[in-house]
Amino acid sequence: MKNDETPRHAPGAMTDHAAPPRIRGLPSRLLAVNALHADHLVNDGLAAEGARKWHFAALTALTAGGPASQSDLSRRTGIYRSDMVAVVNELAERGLVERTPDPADRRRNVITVTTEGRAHLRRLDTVVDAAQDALLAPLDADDRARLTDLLTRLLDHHERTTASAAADHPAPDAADD
Amino acid sequence: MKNDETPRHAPGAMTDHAAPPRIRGLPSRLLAVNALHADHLVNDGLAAEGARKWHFAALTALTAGGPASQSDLSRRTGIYRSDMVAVVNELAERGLVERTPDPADRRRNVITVTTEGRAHLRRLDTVVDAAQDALLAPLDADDRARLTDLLTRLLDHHERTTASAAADHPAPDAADD
DNA sequence: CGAATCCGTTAGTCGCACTAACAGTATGAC
DNA sequence: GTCATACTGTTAGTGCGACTAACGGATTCG
Repeated sequence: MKNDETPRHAPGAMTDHAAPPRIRGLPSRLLAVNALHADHLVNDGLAAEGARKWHFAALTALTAGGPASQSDLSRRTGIYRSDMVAVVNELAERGLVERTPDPADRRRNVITVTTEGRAHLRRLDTVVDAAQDALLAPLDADDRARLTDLLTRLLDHHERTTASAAADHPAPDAADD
Repeated sequence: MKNDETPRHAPGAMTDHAAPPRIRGLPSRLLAVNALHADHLVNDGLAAEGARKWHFAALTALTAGGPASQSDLSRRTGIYRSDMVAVVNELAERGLVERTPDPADRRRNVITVTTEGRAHLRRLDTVVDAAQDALLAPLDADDRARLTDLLTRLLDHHERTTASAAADHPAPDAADD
């Protein structure tokens, strides 16, 4: 009954073994279930390092693209800028990034990775890679490449369509933000 | 309390175009983003019929597998039995299913699809199929099959491992259906 | 009988995606 | 130079999905 720890999703028994093929084989469902599983894998790994995936995402984006403002970072990672503030707070509290006002544009903060941040990211990297490996365990290298390719094409298509859709009717009744 | 119009995710601009390949190409992330997109597609379609995906899942499971108790249904669909009660409530309110106490086992309710439920499901089916089609738009038939196959293999693997993991642990007797 | 287990149900947690609004700052049009 | 517009960081809050905990009642089993 009671577990020593708090396993976020420990006792299985809730995966659908009896689901009818109509549902089970639905691409949207396949994506959802596999994404959930992948998320567990990644989160469990990151949790062992006291991190969440957003910490990883932000640190990676910063390391790859250099210092950035929060909304820049938000665009790079896909995290909403409203949520980004908490992420930066947590990273800054742990000394993994620094938040300094931008003298050139006083609206912004410039976020910079610290040396510890970089070291931390290296640990997270191995953990995330291990999770990917666990996730893709049943597939050989060719199949992994195929899957990645297919998913990337799907993603590209979806980004193109939503981008053009946003350009179509830019702001119905804007004046809000 | 309720919005006449619910733009769940209307004006895009929050997809990651500048994400570093490290993150962008990560299978776990590809799965997550694509799953989210697929979810939008399906939910938007179902919302037009006043339904959610759980209504669809429950109705499909009932139609395919016949009348069932709520926890049975929960096992078939992957919906937790704590959440199932709301789903059945809503379906029952709309006259799509009937909840009657099981005379053989007075703990359970037997859930049965009504004729209207079946008709409703037929509409949902077309809507869901359309969503799958929109989702997979950039892929031809071969690629769709490939993707489904790969995702299915991933899912099978994950179900096997979590099942055996559950069998490992304190999980005493499992043999149900 | 009693213990263990299952059933439906209620309540509540946590994380994620997303909207709304606001104050401060910058920018462009006029 | 002013004024509308747009962007930045921030706070607050919504809705949903996954999941845990615990209950009272029904059942089954040792």
